[in-house]
Amino acid sequence: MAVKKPTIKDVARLAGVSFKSVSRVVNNEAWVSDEVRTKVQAVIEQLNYQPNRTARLMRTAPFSLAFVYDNPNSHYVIEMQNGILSQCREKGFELVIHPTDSGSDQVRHELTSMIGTNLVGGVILTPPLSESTELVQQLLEQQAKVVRIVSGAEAPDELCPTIYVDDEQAGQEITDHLLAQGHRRIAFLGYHKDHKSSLGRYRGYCAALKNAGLEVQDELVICGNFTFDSGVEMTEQLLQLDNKATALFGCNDEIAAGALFVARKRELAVPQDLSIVGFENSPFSRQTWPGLTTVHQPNAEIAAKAASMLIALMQEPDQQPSHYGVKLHLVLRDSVSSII
Amino acid sequence: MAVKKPTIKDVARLAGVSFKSVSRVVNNEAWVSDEVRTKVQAVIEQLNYQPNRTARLMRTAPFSLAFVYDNPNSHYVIEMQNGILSQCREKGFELVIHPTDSGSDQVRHELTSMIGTNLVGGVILTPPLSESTELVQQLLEQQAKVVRIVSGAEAPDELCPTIYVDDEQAGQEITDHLLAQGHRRIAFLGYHKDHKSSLGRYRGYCAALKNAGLEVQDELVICGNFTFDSGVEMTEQLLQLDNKATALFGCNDEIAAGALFVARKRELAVPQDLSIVGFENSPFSRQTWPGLTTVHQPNAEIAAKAASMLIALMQEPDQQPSHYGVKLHLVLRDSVSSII
DNA sequence: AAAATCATTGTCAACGTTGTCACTTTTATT
DNA sequence: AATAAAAGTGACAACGTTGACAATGATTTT
Repeated sequence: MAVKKPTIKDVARLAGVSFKSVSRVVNNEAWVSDEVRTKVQAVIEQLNYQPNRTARLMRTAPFSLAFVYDNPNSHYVIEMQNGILSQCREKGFELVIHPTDSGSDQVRHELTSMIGTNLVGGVILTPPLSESTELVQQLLEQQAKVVRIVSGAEAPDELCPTIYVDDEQAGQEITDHLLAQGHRRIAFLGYHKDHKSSLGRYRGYCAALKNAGLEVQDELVICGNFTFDSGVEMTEQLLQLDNKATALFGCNDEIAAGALFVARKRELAVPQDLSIVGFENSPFSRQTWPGLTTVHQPNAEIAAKAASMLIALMQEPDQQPSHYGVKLHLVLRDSVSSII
Repeated sequence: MAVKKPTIKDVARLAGVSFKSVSRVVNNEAWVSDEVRTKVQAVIEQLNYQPNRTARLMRTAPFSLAFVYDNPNSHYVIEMQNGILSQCREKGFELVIHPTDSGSDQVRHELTSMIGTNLVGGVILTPPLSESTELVQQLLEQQAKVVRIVSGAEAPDELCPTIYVDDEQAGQEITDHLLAQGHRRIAFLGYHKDHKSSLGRYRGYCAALKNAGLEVQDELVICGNFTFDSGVEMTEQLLQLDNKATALFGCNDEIAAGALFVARKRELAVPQDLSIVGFENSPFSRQTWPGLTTVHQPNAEIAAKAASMLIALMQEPDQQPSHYGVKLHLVLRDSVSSII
């Protein structure tokens, strides 16, 4: 018990070779005779030797990456994490997770510290952090590898590889769907001026209305956050209106869940009395009754793509930033009724 | 651009002192004159020097811990993670996350590799991994610090600090609640012989029935997993019975969510036609209508406690294992009706 | 005034690995 | 058979930090 971990030198001693030869075997380098190789491998087996990755780090590039996010409670995080982890596992990387409060000034410090400190070699940034050109630049200056995920029809600049998600197009599509079902008074819940995804979806909403020859009604656009509680609040507010909306576009599924909750509480039938759509295709949207019509946001795939880009970058540092656009698609379920 | 990161020696050179003095300042050691201290601090500021934690690791104990879990999709993970992170942040530790498939033989290898490799100094184990005495022992032999979270009325042994959660008592309490409302045919959904939490809750269920002078009806105990889909399936199965149950105890909230879904789909009113209770008090249970009566499982607190125990152990290795029991409490909402 | 103590600073050897380069042995080429 | 190239091996210096201990100078005690 409390045995000291064997080092490369212990192996060398037992195998009767120099510790450099052991290093060669461990790293599968050329110029090792079969004789030495098998002998060393036997001793490694025997001692259950495992190279100290920390010590290795002193000579090689980091093998960990950080996932930085700002909305610690959402299911989004789980899906992203799983996507990233799938790649990490495959490529032998480790994942360090790092929630932040993007409001605080500390973020910058924490991040640069993870990098400056050689703990992780790269970072995956999600909104809203990913939107700060300044932060990205600062990280790049520290020689961090960065991949960011943003909302938009294309990458905002050439700073680093970027995955952009076209919220606008999807927002338009789902609004079109409501319009096609005959809805004319469609509310938009979860407008938030500082939230790029929200804005994108809102722009899509506006575009769809405009194409249909309708005007955006200010009273139907309600500000709030991407949370259940905010969804509840906004729906209550919406239901105050004299001229009721027939359909409601929740900026994400949590907001839609809040809307569903209020509807149920007030004994409004969904979708007969009120149609509801969400955005994200979170597990929730499928587990409620009626199932929520929503937009599928393939978080795990996005995250896996980001991770694989980042790992490639860490292994092959001189790549040009290559971007990747994600198109989103509707998922039709049962929370929308057609009105003639 | 592509500036090399400043090292302790760069600071020393600029400050005109030995690099050891810089080390002293950085680590807040005694025996440093104010003069040197301020001078060094100025240079540190100027160069934006940050000690290379990786290099530090060669001389000091690891400052990262691993969270190991087996159910990557559940909300449980998020809550646990947040709890752990709250402590990590406070104490300056990093969190590496490590989902596993406890079925596979790889787990052991992956874990011992994280430890043997000096990457993390400690591990938080959750069920079912935490139940393997063999695994715990193996990790301890590698000089890992381990804290485990298990289901039970007390710690199973003295191997390592343990947090035990009394599922049985809570299972009994919530069944008592159903009995008190007049229910006599109460189904138990999610029995799983290999799942300690499930078994604990089941034992509580049985105890409550027995105390009330009732027998456990085999047809009312349905096997399945802790997932929504399984909940749906089990509920469908339950509803086949001629002699209907009036109440349903879902072994966790996801199962209960599945039950709610089926009820809604079949236009059974909850709670009038069927009372449903869950277990865990996940966000979902509060966001559905009617709100789900359930047992509050304070995952974030449990995780924070585990993390703080683990960190203490890593910093002060010679502690005796100290255990910590968690009592669970009912959360009454609106998914249970009383029948006379 | 010498000795002893205290406060401050520096030197150097770890830590466990990989990279560089020099050396020896074998094999291929002339 | 002599020479050149290739294959295999090892010595030693990094990497950036901390810890042990020695050296210095200032202050106090005898």
